[in-house]
Amino acid sequence: MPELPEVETIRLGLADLLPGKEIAKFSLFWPKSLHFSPEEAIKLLKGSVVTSVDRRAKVLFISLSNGYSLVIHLKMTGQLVYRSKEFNFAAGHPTKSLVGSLPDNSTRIEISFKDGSKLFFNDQRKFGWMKLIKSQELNNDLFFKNYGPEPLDPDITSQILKKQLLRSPNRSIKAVLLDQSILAGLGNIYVDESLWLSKIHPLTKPSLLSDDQFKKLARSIVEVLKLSISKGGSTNRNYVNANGEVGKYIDFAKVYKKEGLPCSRCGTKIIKIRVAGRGTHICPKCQILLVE
DNA sequence: CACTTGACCTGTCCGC
DNA sequence: TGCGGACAGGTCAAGT
Repeated sequence: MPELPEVETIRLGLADLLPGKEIAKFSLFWPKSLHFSPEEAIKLLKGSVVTSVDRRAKVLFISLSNGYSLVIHLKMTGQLVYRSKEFNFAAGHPTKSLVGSLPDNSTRIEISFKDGSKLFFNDQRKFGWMKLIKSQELNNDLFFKNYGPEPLDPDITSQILKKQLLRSPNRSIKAVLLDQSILAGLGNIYVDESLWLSKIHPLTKPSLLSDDQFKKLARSIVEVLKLSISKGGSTNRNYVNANGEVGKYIDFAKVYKKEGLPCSRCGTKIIKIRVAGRGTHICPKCQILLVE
């Protein structure tokens, strides 16, 4: 799914569009996508007004005037697409969009607002979910108690990153970076990109990394995430932002999906291997595996 | 206990 | 063209 930059791009879009809007109707096309009682949800949502749109890790939450928040995880193929009343729902979308007329056959939930606009929750693979949580629980951080720090929090120094990563000193660094309880928000694309930028092999054990490498890794993660947010995220297959538009980061990726192409640093061919059960892209020359 | 693998789903791509 | 298998942005529970 969308990783941190994609979820953040969607959040930025929705934060511009939704606050102040009153929910008029809630339609559930695939009940399993709602991890909450449908009857309760309809009762709670009707007439409530959106107050803010926030993100923690890869989780979005739309806060409402009734003291509840809509909490959304897009997993692998989730989309949140907004359409104004002026937009003809059946006409399809202008160019550079992957989304046509809505709802379509991947639409699981549709939220209609009083002003005639709509928010569509699409999810081809049906792994994503939406639920209602009392906003107080989110503010207390109860809901997020098992999540690690936000990588873009300016207070996260390389010392803190080191301490977090050394909680699993013997797993592969890739598996540890993917672990949301260690650091929240990275996924397969940005772990590969960050490790290439910091010249660390994904199978390296955190216990073998030098302080210099932790520093380089900390800087690389921030650089990669910020670049991707500035490009509107990565559209690998079906990710789109809140307006249904694709992201452009994939054109700037150095290793992800670049197998067979030359490394931009040393010219060696990028290869694809398997680490932590995931397709993993590396430069076999730049990223040297440290062993004890 | 720490760590890895399968399951959840649908769609696409690639080789035979 | 058709079919089988591998694979895809994530995260759990169930295995070793």
